[in-house]
Amino acid sequence: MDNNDSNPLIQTSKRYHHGDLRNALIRAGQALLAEEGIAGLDLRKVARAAGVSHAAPYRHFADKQALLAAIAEDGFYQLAEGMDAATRRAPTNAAAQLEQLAHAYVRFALDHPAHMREMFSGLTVKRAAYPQLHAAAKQAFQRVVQVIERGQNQREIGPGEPADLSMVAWAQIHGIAMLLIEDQLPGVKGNEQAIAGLIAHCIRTLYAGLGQNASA
Amino acid sequence: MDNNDSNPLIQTSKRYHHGDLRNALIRAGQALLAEEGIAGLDLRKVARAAGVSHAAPYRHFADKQALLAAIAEDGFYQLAEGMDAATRRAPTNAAAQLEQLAHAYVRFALDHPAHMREMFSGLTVKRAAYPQLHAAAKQAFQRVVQVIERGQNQREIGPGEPADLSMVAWAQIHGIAMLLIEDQLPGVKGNEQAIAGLIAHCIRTLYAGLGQNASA
DNA sequence: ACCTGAACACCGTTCAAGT
DNA sequence: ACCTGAACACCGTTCAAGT
Repeated sequence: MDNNDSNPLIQTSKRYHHGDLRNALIRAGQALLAEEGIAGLDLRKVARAAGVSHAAPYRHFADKQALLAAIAEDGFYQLAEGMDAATRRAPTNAAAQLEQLAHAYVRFALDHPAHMREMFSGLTVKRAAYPQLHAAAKQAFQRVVQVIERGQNQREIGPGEPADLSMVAWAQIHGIAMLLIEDQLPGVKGNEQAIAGLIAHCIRTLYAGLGQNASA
Repeated sequence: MDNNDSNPLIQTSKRYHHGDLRNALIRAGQALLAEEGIAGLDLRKVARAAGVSHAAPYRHFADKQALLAAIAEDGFYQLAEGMDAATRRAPTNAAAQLEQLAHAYVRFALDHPAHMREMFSGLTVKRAAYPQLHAAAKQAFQRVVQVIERGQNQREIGPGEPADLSMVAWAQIHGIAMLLIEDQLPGVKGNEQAIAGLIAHCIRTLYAGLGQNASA
């Protein structure tokens, strides 16, 4: 991903003939998303940022939707990576794993709010037309399923379809993340302590509820 | 161009001088949102649907953002109304109240997915600049707080700041709704039974978790 | 094979002008 | 007071033409 080119002297300009324009556009799109929000995501601006004409992207993407799908897809991989890193360094008990998973999820959302919204805004992207995007989303969701399954194996989480329990957990975590970035939770956004408290509260509730299911 | 003569039975045309154009635009916007999704939400199209020139909306809204804010605001009132109706006809125990609240929330989202997304997409609307929108959102959130408080009074839900517990509950419900309309939950969307099952599962988990907090 | 520049239809916004 | 029509800058998309 990082541009460790064999020739460090040649940086930009006329080098996109190499076939890296596709990735350059994706990265430029993400950068604009970060700097200007969804408004920054217009094809001509992305092309400009990548140093090519406004027609060049059409050599690599069928249309704007396709670029958006590629940007979203990349986001799901980044999100999954973040969750992996978080669960790897957390204790292996389910409560800690869930909490770290949630922290990583919320962290990604707060660090890249526009990207996060873009990833989940089915309107800017018709999911069904982009199987790669669908696969990337599914692959991220698998991180939640994994943690739930491990929790069940360790008898910390009750029985039941892991997919079902995972949906409950994912919805809870996704809900916090989205309400947070939309600033719908009064007095929480921007307050790290309040955020951590809310996540802890959510996970405690979730964990207790999932445990309850075991004995019910 | 569709000029009806002065027949009083014909209700459209030149009657917006009455001062109802503002509301007509909001309704037209919602209709287009329902029919064409977010793509239908362009100012010129909305104006056309309302039967006025593309410059007319500027007499009632500062810009496109302001129209979007008004449409979102209206959505929050409709959502709150739906939640009210649902909780009114449900049994008064907290579990039933929560479940009916969730059903109404998810129902609104599934019935008006584009509107729902528009309401929660901070990108299309900078929250802070629209106090009325903020108030409408808060007012909807109060429905959740109400149910939580009643549950606490009835000793079904443990102690704690109602606002905190409500955030947990709202995040859970919001998460299901959003993941559902984005079709991120494999095999659930379109299957009424699966939807009801998921909601029940979420609420059971939530309720058990919130109850747990009581004794902890 | 990959990119450019002109062209087209269309959108958000403004403004002088109409009633 | 409220709306229209022309105008401007800009965007998504296409296509003939360049290298």
